Amino acid sequence: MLDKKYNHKKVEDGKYDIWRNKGYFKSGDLDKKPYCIVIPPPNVTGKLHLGHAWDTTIQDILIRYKRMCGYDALWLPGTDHAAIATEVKVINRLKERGIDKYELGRDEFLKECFIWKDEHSSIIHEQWAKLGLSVDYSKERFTMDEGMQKAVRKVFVDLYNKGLIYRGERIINWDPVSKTALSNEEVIYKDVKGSFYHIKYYLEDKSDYLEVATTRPETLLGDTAVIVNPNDDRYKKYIGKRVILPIVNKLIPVIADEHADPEFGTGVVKITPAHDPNDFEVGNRHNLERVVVMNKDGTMNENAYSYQGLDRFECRKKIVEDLKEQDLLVKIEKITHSVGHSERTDAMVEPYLSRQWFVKMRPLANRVLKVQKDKDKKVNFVPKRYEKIMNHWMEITYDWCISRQLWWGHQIPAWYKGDCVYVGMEAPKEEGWVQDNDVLDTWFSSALWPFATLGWPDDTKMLERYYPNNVLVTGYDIIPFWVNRMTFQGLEFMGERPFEDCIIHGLIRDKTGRKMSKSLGNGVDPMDVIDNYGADSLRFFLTTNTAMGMDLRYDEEKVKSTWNFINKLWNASRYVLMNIEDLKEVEFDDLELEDKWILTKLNKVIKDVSKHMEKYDFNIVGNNLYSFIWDIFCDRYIELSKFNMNNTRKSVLYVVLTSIIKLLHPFMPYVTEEIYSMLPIKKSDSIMVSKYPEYKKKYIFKDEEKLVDEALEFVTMFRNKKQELTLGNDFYVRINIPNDDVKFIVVNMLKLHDKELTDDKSEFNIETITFSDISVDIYYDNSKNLKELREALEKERDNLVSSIARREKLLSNDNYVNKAPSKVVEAERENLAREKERLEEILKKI
RNA sequence: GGGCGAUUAGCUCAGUUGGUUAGAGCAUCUGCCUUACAAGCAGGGGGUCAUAGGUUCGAGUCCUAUAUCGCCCACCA
Repeated sequence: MLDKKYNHKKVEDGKYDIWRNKGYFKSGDLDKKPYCIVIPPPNVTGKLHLGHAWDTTIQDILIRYKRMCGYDALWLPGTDHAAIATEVKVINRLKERGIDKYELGRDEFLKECFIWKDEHSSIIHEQWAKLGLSVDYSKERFTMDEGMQKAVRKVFVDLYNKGLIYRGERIINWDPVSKTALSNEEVIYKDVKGSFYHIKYYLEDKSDYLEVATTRPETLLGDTAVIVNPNDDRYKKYIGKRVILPIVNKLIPVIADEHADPEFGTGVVKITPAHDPNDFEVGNRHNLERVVVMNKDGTMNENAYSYQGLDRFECRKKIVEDLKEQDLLVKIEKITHSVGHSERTDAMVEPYLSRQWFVKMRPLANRVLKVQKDKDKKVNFVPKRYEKIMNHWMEITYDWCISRQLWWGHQIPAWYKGDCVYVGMEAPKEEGWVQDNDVLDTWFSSALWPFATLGWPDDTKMLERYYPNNVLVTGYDIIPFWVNRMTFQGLEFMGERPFEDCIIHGLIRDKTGRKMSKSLGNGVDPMDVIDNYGADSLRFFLTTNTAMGMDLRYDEEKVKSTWNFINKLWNASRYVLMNIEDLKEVEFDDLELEDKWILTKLNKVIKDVSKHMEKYDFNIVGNNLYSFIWDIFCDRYIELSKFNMNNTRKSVLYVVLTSIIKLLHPFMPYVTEEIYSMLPIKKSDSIMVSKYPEYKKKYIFKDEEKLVDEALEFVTMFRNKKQELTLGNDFYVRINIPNDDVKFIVVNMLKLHDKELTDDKSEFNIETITFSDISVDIYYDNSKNLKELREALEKERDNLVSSIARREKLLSNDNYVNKAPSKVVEAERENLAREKERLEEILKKI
């Protein structure tokens, strides 16, 4: 027999291994329709957080649901090498051991990375298991495995041959801590307090000076011009002249260029083509020299004169001091401006001139924009609004810097010999070619995930069967990094969208609405939650407490209340199982009123739940199931079943319970499996591979449903009145219910068996409660409460009067009666009649 | 500067196609240890749906402004 209390640890223990060992997670049944989701591969940088738990639970729900609906459901798992993120972690770990990356050397360093990767993928595997995720381990991939290497090289070579990958010298975002280039997406702009330094750039003849304002005075060492707007009357006379570059004492030209905004700063801009993307463009327009003044680690280089060797921020301080000393500093203005920081190291990003590999984005992005206009071929975002995020990115994107000066990742398949470049799948045969040292942005490989994991570039059966994937699930913060890139790569290499639907969820926040982060220390470990409340509670909480696409506040109280819900389910199951132990087969021969009622309610829920599962409205599914199980099944039907337990009733209890746990299974796999295993009759070895409930119209009994609904409504009214009158047990009734089955329900629910009036009680007060065809007179002697009673009646009268007035006004409106659906109008009329009746009764009493 | 979202009970959130008197969980009040469950049961109270207009027979829902909070993108010499 089941424990009296739900014990999540006992229930969840061991089940995952059984499922896995029995092969339930495996896909590939060719007789079934395919359904495929690829997991967003978690980075092998650390443990999974609540966001992962949320993301993967959504996918597991879909996979389990589709599997039960008879699909060949493939959920393909894997992990991401996460180039820079992992490299930073491994470097830090080595540092703790006193080891430097460069001293260790590339090969040894990569060995350390693989050790790290193995450790963390096994942590991730354990966590997946705890969460109950039914991923198909036989198809597991890693973004740097052999197949991915092949895919990555093929994509690189093909894009190169099409002219969509090129190598060039550009201003890129440079991370001086990791000493690598970054893409725009890897730069986080933060508002920081800084200064606007106004500096004097004297004219050649020292007759006058131009006031230049800059936030980065140290870059003046690399200035090669000063520009003013050609229409700026203040400065027209200086165009063509030369100014003396402070500190350096070099002459640089004053040039006219539209880039200078007369409204901003002083209207005079110093131009450092090697250290600013805009200046780089200006430099190109005017053929300016590019002077790089920094090293890769952010220190000043040999072009920085006496500042060589200083860190960039030290150099800034020193230069400002020196300018002051030479009376070249006009003023320092305190300002707040936004400055780019590295996503991974948080270092201030330096715009830096360097030779890198780029993907030419325009043609690829245009293809996406075109396909997104075709409703049969586009990626459908859920919620729809997120489509705009991708489309906008496609409209404004510029070339993607893909080379990283790291060691952990896909090494670029380009080889150099002198000035020659070779790009190919393999190294050139001849001697003397040296491969590019750099690796690719980690997103370059994950962009291929939806098809490379299915065997591409080989022409595999899996690829044909599961591409495009049906669904991708991810958070809105990942759209620019990943969703966008999968979409253009999918279109480019497979000729089709990577997935039909893209489900976007929000971010997890703490109870007060702050983003969960390590620095705030407000993170919650999903494994702790599972320990305290079970994976089922966590999963149900995560997926049913918010509308799709919205952020979710983690609230332990809500997880607790989910646990209570499961405890309720547990005890309802206990009741049912206790009563149906001897049930051999389902018999529906003589269904009674209440049986028909619950079967109707059940089938309505099945219909509703199925509809909303298809629309990914899991919060609605959750609410429907919660209220059906608690309010309808437990509070009503189970109570009714106690009055006349027989084989039909047992059969109905069995059917309803079985359906409930199946409907809940995608959300709470463990507890539903436990209950399923105890059913006296079952068609499958596991609920996982059982058949999802189907809506059956023959079990919709509209009339019976209405009768019981009314009976139960009456029961509530009666109980309410009983408490209002503080009757206790001290009352008698005269029952007037034409339908015997309804009477049976009312009498039993209200325990009125011995309460029927026998002798004369004419001195008693009488209160009549009526609802539809049900009417009961309550006889009671309660003179002490007379005043309160009168007040209650008067209050009810007032409410009725105003409600009746409202309804009459509404019904006298021809527009309403003619235009509103007849069902609505009819209900309005019924209510009006009922209220009028009740009002009459009350008036008699007062 | 451009875009998106939120604003509903004390708190956290739902609210499906515009349709009865706007729902849930938690909290709160009253009465109950009732043979599945006191982590429970029964019954209550609690809302000007941010504000102002508009469309409609009818608006939390659609339209137009405004306010506050949050996020994304772009710019920031």
